[in-house]
Amino acid sequence: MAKFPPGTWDQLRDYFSKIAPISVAEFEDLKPSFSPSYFPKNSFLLRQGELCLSMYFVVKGSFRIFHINDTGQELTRYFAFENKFGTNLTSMIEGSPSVENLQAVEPLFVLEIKKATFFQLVETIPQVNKIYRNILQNAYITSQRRIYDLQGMTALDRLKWLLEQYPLILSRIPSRLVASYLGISQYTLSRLKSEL
Amino acid sequence: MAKFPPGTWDQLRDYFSKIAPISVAEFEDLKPSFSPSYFPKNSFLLRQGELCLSMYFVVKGSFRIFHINDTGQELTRYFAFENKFGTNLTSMIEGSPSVENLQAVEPLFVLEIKKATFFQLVETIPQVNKIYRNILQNAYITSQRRIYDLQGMTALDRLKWLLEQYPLILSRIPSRLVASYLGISQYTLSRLKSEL
DNA sequence: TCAAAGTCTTGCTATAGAGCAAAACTTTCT
DNA sequence: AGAAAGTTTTGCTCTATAGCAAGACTTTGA
Repeated sequence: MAKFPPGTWDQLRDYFSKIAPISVAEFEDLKPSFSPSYFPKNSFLLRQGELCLSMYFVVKGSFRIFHINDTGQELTRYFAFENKFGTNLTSMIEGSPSVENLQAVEPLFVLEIKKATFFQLVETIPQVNKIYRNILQNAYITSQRRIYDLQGMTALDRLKWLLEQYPLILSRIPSRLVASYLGISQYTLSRLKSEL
Repeated sequence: MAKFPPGTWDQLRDYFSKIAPISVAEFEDLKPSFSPSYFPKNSFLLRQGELCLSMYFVVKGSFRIFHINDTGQELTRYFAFENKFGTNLTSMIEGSPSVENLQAVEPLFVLEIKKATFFQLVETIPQVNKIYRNILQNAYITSQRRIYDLQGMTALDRLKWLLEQYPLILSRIPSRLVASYLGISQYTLSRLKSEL
């Protein structure tokens, strides 16, 4: 079942190249820190309350990061597609229990790196330090944008914005989850889609 | 006018101590990179559309970071009080025009460091690298928390949350701005305050 | 110290969007 | 292939909150 895609390591290599170029030899040294794993659709990489001990690089498929609040409502804040790193950074940084779940939305192939290994590489390998800084910066910029976009926009404007910014989300993710990403109800989203 | 508070440098030194301890001599080397400046209440440190070229360390007073959207509505996302760094990180990182304004809410004394100087120190001085990483991490964690707190919480819950998490905001910041921080109208906020 | 500007409160009205329930449609599994 | 499970759509109702306007209160500065 679930054969691991060829070219997996090339994807990771390309990711590095774009941010912190790395020699073939250096990359070979890094490889053993990552292990390929597969998660079936809907399975969980991490559950609310657990400690987040790994980062994941998406090779194929997608997963989402979401939170369930006290009223039982799901709030999704991120969809990770191919060639993106994703994890619960907060739990990893603070070593605190995760308030978020990571769940495969599509059948998911990832490269996993343990938190301890990762932070060790951050301290010892300049390229990884740079990668980490880049991840933090992007995570920050993305969530910043999200705050402004969620606040003070009507439901319809949010949908239009999503269509422009992240069309992948609309094409690959079930509506119910898209709604929980936009912070609107599935009913409203359904109605709005007919108005463009 | 506006005499600069004594102990200013101690505040910065203390900030470093907590995150990346630094020797007296090293700190002396760093000092010239920071310049004290004063902003009267309501004056702007940065306006939407400009490039963000500095970081600010608050010595006394407070400033806010906010955005004006197309419908003219103000959205505040951060209040910086004493002993916090604040800036438009996104504009600084990307070198892109700021979509945010920085404005003194109270009479404001800051230590200012130029972007170029700062990033140079990040690359050359390990302690500053660590400070930057810490700033990024905290900025990220804070905005993460904010996303969940804004989404799917009623106006009353938001107010209660603010009271718990950031009582300083309620005691030092005018209601109109608090409302723009919580993403609710000033009218609703006013009504809600009477219900506790 | 008092007028002017700014801020906060409160009554009223209007509305976007929530949420239930049932029907239509789609996917999954055996 | 067909039953069961899951998802999306749609009608209907209800509520939280926006936003105006007018009055009370507070701050500012000459």
